[in-house]
Amino acid sequence: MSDIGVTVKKTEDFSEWYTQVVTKSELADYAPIKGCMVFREHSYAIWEKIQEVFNQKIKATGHRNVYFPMFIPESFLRKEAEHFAGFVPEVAWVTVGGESPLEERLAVRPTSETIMYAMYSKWIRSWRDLPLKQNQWCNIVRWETSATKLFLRTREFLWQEGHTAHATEEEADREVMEILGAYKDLMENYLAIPVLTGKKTESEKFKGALYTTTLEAMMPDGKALQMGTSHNLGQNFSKVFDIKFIGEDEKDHYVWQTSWGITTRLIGALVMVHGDDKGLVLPPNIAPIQVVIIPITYKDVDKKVITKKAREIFEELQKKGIAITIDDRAEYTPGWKFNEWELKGVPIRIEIGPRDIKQKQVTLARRDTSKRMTIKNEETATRISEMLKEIQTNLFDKARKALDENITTVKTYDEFKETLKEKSGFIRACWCGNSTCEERIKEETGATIRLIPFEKERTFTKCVHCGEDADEVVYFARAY
RNA sequence: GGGGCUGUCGGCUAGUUUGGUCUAGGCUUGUAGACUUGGGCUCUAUAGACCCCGGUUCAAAUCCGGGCAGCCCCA
Repeated sequence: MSDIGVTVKKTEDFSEWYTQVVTKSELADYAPIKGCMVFREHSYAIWEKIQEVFNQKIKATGHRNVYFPMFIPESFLRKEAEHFAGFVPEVAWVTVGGESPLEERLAVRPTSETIMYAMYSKWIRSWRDLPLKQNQWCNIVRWETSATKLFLRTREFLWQEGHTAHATEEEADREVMEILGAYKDLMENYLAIPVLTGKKTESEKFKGALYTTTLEAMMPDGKALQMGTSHNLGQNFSKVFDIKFIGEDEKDHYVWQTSWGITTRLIGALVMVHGDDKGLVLPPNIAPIQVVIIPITYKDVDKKVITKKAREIFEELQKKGIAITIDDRAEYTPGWKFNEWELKGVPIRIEIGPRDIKQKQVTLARRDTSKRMTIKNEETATRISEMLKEIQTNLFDKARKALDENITTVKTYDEFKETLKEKSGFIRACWCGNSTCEERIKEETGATIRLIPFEKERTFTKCVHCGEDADEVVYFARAY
């Protein structure tokens, strides 16, 4: 075999496998700037699909899209002290414009709270202006120093950041959870990636927030991946940005705020969770192309018959809303095309050749199971619709099973370390609630507390590290 | 952030140890044509590279310094 396809097995060299799948399937490539990447057509199409799904969800709940500047004056960023301290190590600064040094340097946005809230203070006057529910799709810069990993760790990436302002704390709480639910639906029912949800610890929360909620997925190498976060910012920002409103009680109040985001790292998760030794495997609900038709024509046969049939099927499926394409390139053999579309992760392939014409059938190949089968002409459309659903379910079920198998409950610190060494994954353990213990565990094992479940679970031992009384059952993992 | 490794046609690589044989070889790919087409066909022609800057030397892909970029391990 040539080097066109993926040359390592997912189970043998996961890291190399990931890089090869991402580059060879033409999702992305390294840009000639350290830490930066190019989102090529294939990955951008997936991102657009994510945008489409999520936009629909948030618009239905009254959010509207906006766009704010990517430059943030340093003084704005400094207003909320914890927020500034949290982000400053990774901020890229603009200090010169043309030939002249700037009087105040500008941060290239690492997140937009401060620039947006400076405006909120101007726009929000009364309780009638609330809730304010905005979202923006944009790029973000965080000056990472450790190694680049396409989609997962790059200095610039794409995301959506939602920002809302509410009259009461309860309303902000509800917003945080409503968005978390929307994220979970996107991840599980579209990306087919099961997630655990919960709260972040004090040290892992968004800097400047009251609390952070998170969705965490498990990758096949046993490392956790944070898929999205939704924060209740309390009144931390409204107090420093002076975002006040006159309430129904005719008194001044500071607003309660939330912010939340998902990024293009979701695409990295998609690759890792579903991909196989042949390349990408895309869940039908997020695949930019769901079905590809490959006509197989021989010199001696009537191409017209095959082309006509391909065309008919194309139109029939397109009418049903299925994203479909015909690969009628003459310069490649069918075998070549099979491999290429598999590398790119298209869920279903339809082959139409002389044999199929003769027997009034088409040949189908499923990407997720590699199974090939023939179906009668008249059943094609129905069967394909069904199969897309089956593939979606199958991928989720497989991922769900992998997640379940990767949660280990441990009672002792030795077991904890042993599990990390053997299989990693999520480790369910009891914790005293003390951040010193959390920090020590991180230093000693590299594992962090990924989340505290929303529904408090019954503790079953003392704290796994210090042996004091346990406060919570939490989920640890090494993370990307 | 610390340590290690790497950089040669679009991709994979030979050559680097021991400077000269390199006017840089192969496979793959691109282009043109022919032939073929149910799992990465075949043939012909053609295109295409020593990461960048500097140094050592009669001579640098090869040695040295710096930069840029990537990979791995650790934090």
